[in-house]
Amino acid sequence: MRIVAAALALFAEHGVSATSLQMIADYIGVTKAAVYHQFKTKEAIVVAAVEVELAKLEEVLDAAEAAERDKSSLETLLTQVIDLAVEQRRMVSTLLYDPVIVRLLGEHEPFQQFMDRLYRAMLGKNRDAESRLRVAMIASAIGGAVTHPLVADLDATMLRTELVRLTTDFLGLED
Amino acid sequence: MRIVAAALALFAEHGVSATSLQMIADYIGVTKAAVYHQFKTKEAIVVAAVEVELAKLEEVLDAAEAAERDKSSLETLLTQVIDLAVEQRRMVSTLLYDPVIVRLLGEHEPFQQFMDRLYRAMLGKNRDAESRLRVAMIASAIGGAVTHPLVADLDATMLRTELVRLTTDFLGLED
DNA sequence: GTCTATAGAATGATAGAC
DNA sequence: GTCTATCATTCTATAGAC
Repeated sequence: MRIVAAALALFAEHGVSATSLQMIADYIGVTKAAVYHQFKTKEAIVVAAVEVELAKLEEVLDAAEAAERDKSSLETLLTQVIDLAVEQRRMVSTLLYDPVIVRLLGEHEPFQQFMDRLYRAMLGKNRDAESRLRVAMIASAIGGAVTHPLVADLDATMLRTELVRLTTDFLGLED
Repeated sequence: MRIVAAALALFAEHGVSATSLQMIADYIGVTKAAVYHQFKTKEAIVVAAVEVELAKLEEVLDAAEAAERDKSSLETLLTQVIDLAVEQRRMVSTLLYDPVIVRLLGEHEPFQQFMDRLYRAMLGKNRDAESRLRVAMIASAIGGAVTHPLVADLDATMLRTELVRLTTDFLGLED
């Protein structure tokens, strides 16, 4: 869907609220009316855009749930999440922090359930405060680091490698 | 300034772009025109709001620069940054990730210089990729964790204590 | 599926009275 | 400093022709 791709690019740059349907239409070279023919509302575009991005996460999450939960499967999950975050570098902070998307993730039930699955996969049976904080920190560290000005000069491969090393270290998963 | 306080509260909830001057005026019970009498543009309000928040960071940064740079002064800085982040829990992700504010931090010279000072205080002479990534991760982990749904139930004291422990651990500053 | 045209509301900003 | 009133623009969304 060209519309969703355009929306994602514009959301990442300007945020959801500052992205108008006119901007999306211009981006792909059609009129607003053409966009409205495929999506009844702007909100529907936002939902579709979030779905597209979460779908990528879902694949690695399925795999993680299928495997038995041990150090190596957790490390695999972490590595794949990092791969995705680095690939989607420009999108990440929008998906994690844009107020419109945050509200959507909290209200839309399918999204809520998905986030629960993700957290459960990373936490396992450890639901104590420290474990939850560790996961919250790791998730934020990955999401924030990939767009941080301090490491804007690092190429994707370098960033990926170092992030995997430092996160497995922090979670105590080193071999 | 009541306007700035209102703006900050609304920015934190809706983001800068989704916050109109009408909303700010309503919040403090005056008209838009009254707001425009004190701030020529919406941008000026955003600048003032960011200045107010950065001013809090500036105090602890001044202290860090005055002290000689060693483990204990770095730990002090980290602890105070965490204190501020926990106190300003609702504001943090807006200040770090709102597209309008990000653009402002990058374009406004005083803000740029301030961020440089902050990074320098945390990095010291270590400008290698791993050190920069560690700082980027720590900054993101702190900023993200304080608003993360996984730890929304933790009270401020608990969150503060655990964050200090885990971040000093990650930076290798434990005694 | 795409277009033109437009409705109806909200936006940032200004003029001028009190 | 605050108000009413207004302007020009932009926004989401819809109607209807091709």
